[in-house]
Amino acid sequence: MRPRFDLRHVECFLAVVEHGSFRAAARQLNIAQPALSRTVRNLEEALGALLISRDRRRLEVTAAGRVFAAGGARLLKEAADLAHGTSRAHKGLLGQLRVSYTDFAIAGALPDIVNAFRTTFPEISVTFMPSVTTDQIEALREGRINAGFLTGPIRLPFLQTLVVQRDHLVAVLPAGHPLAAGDRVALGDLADEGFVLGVSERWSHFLTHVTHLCQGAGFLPKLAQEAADSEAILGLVAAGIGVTLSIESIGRRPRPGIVMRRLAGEPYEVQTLLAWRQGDDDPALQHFRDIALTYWREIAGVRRASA
Amino acid sequence: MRPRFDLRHVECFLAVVEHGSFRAAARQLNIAQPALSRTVRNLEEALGALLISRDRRRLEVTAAGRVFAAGGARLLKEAADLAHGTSRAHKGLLGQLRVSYTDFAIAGALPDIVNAFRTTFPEISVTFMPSVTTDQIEALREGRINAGFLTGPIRLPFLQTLVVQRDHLVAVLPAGHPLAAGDRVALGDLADEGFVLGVSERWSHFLTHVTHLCQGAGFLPKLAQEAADSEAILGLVAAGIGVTLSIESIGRRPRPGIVMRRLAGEPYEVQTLLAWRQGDDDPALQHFRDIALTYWREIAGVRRASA
DNA sequence: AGCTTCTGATAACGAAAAGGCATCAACTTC
DNA sequence: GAAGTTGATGCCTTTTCGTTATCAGAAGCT
Repeated sequence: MRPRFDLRHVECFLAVVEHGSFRAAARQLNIAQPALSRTVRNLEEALGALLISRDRRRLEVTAAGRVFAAGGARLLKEAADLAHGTSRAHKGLLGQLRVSYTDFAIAGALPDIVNAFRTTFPEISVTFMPSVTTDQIEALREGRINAGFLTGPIRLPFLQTLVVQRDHLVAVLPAGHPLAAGDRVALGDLADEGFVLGVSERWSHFLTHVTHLCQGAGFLPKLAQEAADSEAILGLVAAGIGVTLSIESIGRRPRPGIVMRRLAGEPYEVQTLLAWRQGDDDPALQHFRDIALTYWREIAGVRRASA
Repeated sequence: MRPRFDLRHVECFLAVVEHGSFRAAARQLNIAQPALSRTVRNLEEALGALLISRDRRRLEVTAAGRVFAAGGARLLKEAADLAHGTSRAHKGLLGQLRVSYTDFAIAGALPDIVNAFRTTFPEISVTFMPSVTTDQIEALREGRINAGFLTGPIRLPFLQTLVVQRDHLVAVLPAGHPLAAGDRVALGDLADEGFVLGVSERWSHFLTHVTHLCQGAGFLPKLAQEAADSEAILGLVAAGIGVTLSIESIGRRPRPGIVMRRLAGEPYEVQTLLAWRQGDDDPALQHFRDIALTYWREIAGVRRASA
């Protein structure tokens, strides 16, 4: 069921209708008049309908011609819009992105990056979904999401990453805990405490940091309770179930019932990365990466300036 | 800002997207694969956007490609609809008509003709406007209306006509009038009566009949009162202002206060015509004429049968 | 590995279409 | 009636499209 005419025909016909003259239309179209005559004739043959009555040197658009002119004008406009839209999509000014993020990211760099992105590229719609690092890697590999904010370090052949956030690890204690009295907490003092930790299958990336750190202090964290997300973990700490380790950013929003203390000794940092599938050249994604990179450079600049 | 691509390009691209393969798409389009490759490449160059990523034997539609595919499918469908609609308009199955009619027509043949037409050509919208013969001729000449039901006889170089209705003239009298007692009225008996007649500038076509008839009876009608339309004329007759001549069809719907009587002697007929502009070949109009002609032939058949 | 068999891209050539020029016939205008 | 319109025609060139014959890379099979 293909149309037997082309946009070129429509354009020519509309020019004739508009000018009421083949010659004038040909002049505007920058072609010779005979070519125009033939093009319109071909169009009429393709449609099986007389569009312009040419009796006695007098041009008159037929009923069918009026129908075609109205629809043709719409068609041309939509074609132009489509070309324009496609070009913008190619330049990445228009599109859709699906992005996942961890609890750590939403507490840190993500809001600023997203705000900057939405104001710079208002026509790219971004869908955000909370998820943990492990699931995000799978979603990226299968192409279900375009990008993910996740907990580093990550080094996989099919992923590329960009650091967007660095957080000092802090000890999280119930409000009345004896160690809350000091300014800093020596990790070794937590050796006998029960830990509230994320579910191991899904939180494996962060748990690696925790166990590594504790091992450095000479102990393995004792599990008091597992929980699904940061909200639940902090809630359980506030309830006095145990202590935990988390990132500084999480404490930005003060929570009743818990206190956070930096760790004594060498500062230990956890990186949050923006990750995307290797070779994904979606232009909208490239812009997203650019915004994230710009954000990171500004942060670094501020750090250097304040250092 | 004209689109630099054509519907052919869209079709080819959509086939590739649909099949996920150049070769399969080429097979469906009945062209060779190299031609398809080049067409898609040309499309991409025209749009200035990569639509299909072809890295490593793996076809993948880009973000821009998805945008173009969605819009392109719509474009193709609309183009097909347009071709179809234009074809139907050419065949006269789709269109608009503007038609005027006289009081005589609306009382007679018009309702039946219009009903037949609307059921046969439901997609042709017809706008009806009441008007008098004189005005209709002007409107037809200027192309403001496509057709008019008007009072004959008409013979003008720029008009073509078709008889749709023939009415006997009758005398219209106030209910208590002495002549109402008889079955028929001799025209000469009305010589001294005052006549209620249509405004002369606009009703000239019918008034010609009236004066011609009265002259045949040896008198000129004495004007008692002018009125704008049949409704007003009959109302004034009912009010006893005077008598008038009218057509039999007007009396179909009985009106209080007036009586109608056939004229004695030779029956005198007034024709109502369907008129259109000479050379107007609007297909919808042609169908309208056909319906009117069919109606007239059926009427004539009934007459012959009942005669 | 090695082989076959896919894929899409490329090259070269013939066919079709689109465009240009010169010209014609019909109608207006002066 | 002469000159200047208009759109249609015939003939030619240019461009585009489509073909066949190939190639190189990737995947499947033995």
